[in-house]
Amino acid sequence: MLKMSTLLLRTLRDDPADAEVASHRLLVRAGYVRRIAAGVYSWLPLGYLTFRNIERVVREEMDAAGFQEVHFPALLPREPYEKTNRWDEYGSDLFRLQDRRGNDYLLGPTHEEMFTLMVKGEYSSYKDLPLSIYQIQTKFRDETRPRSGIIRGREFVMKDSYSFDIDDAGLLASYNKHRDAYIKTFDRLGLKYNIVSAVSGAMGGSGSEEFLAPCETGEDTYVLCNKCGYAANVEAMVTKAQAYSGSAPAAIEEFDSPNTPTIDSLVELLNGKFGPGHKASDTLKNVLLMADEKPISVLVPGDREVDLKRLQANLPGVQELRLFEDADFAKFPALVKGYVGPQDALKIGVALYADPRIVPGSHWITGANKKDTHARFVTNGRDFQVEKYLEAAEVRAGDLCPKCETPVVIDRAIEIGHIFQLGRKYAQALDLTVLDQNGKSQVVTMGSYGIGVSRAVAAIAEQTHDEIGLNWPREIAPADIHIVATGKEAEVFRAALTLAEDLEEKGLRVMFDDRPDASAGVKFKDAELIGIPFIVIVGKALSEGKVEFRVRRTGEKSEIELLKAVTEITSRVLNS
RNA sequence: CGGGGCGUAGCGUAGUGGCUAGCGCGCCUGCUUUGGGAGCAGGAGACCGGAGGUUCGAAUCCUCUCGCCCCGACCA
Repeated sequence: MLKMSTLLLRTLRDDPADAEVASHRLLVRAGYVRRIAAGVYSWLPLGYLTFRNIERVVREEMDAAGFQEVHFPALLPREPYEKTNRWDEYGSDLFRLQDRRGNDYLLGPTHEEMFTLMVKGEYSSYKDLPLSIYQIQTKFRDETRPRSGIIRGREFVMKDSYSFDIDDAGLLASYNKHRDAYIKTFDRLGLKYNIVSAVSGAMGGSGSEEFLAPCETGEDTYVLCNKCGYAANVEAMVTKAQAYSGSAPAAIEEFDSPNTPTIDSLVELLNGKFGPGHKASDTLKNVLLMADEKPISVLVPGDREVDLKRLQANLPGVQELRLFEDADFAKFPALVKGYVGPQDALKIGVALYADPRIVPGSHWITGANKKDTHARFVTNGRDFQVEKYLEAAEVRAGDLCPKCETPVVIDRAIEIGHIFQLGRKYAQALDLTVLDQNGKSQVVTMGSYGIGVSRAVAAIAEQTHDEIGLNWPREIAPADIHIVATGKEAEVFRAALTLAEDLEEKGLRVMFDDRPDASAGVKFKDAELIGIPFIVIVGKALSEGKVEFRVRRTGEKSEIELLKAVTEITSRVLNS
């Protein structure tokens, strides 16, 4: 039984000055966590109980799926990370340190290497596969900007699993098993979430999905189709382009367009010159970029920006992508800043990519590669040749769902899980092979799967809190029931204690506010702030042989006969 | 890493060169109070983030530095 008279807990009346998002504010105010450094937090008793409840749910679901729990150190030697090149690739996000002999170590940001090596050390036959193993571990990433309390910390707890299979079919099966286990886990945690297709990105591999918990303060943006349920990370959103249906355009025609370096100024000129009705979306924007120091031109409709993140996700193999700078323009005098068109891309030696909206046969108003000159009727396929169509333009609310063509909405969310068909990258680098049926050596194929355990505390808080405090689902809450004794009479405290003990005997986890000096108001406020799902008040009504029962979530209040209280409360709580 | 903001007691804050740094919450003692963050009285708690400088005098002005928060870039 948690007794508030002795619990290490001090609730705060005011919001902490350094907390902005609700979960952070309330977790601090309700005495669950305290900040130690940027992105580094301590758990007080209530917080740690909550954290462990989440951890327990995750562990139970992983075990139920047949995955085996192992545990690695957080302190790791450099060598394995050297072999996969991540010692360098991870950059300054990696916490590095040296031992007294000057040897390099790191604090694990994720553990693909170690898991791969563990399997390599034990297994060498296809008969040993498939295998899925996991750990619940503290991870360290020296984020440039930790934020939102425990949503993005530099030290955090993650459940990470890895699957090992002999072939792609096996990987897919392991992947789906994890997917199912994740669904069960997040359902049990009481989280609302969407499963969203993501881009595999630098990790390689064929498929990846994110579990996103919608929430205003989330830092991930994704698109959602409310009609068919299609959901995708913004980077993975596929454009639904309408084929060109107009008549064959007239011949290309150049015209003077002084002082029109921007799309807006160009549209204004067009409306003056060729009559009203021209829109930014009739123009073609040529965005010049350096992809690993090779020039590329990306075509998007004039009313859209290039989304660099999205473009990079769709340019596999490109490490560094940046916009043209003046120095780059200097190297390509044929590219006239503000008047670039795709007509001469080939001649100039710039790779020409286009957003799918630049459909074949469509014609555009764009730069003429001459100062103060634009051209119209510039036609895709006739006047320029697109090398490759790429998802490049920003995604907007109202864009069409690629599945059912309904306008999509854009929403924000916290990433609470990510499942990943990794493939053979790590097995290859660390030489994890097994013999197949034919005695032939095969590189193992892997999946990796993560759940942010500490982040889930914040995600649940974000989704469940209200204006007066936290509001946990029962399984996650630090206790099932919060008993408040009001007043000063010994009789009240005695009855409340007896009730608390009886409920505990029935298997309920009980928090008892037995503080002798706190006023009733203080106790009510604290109970609401702390967010245990049921509150029982022993006080005023005791003289009539009654206690009050409150449901935190709904605010619903009822009176219960003291004599029936134990059975009544037990059944209400357990059936909630 | 770019931009913005902020560091004064456990928490929230006032204090634009002049006495012993003020207030609220919380904490301690006593009395009263006790169903919606009680009242009165008394008390403890701060080298004003740190270093250097300007000045007769610095929380306050200057320089450097450290830390924290927010937006963006970044982030299997």
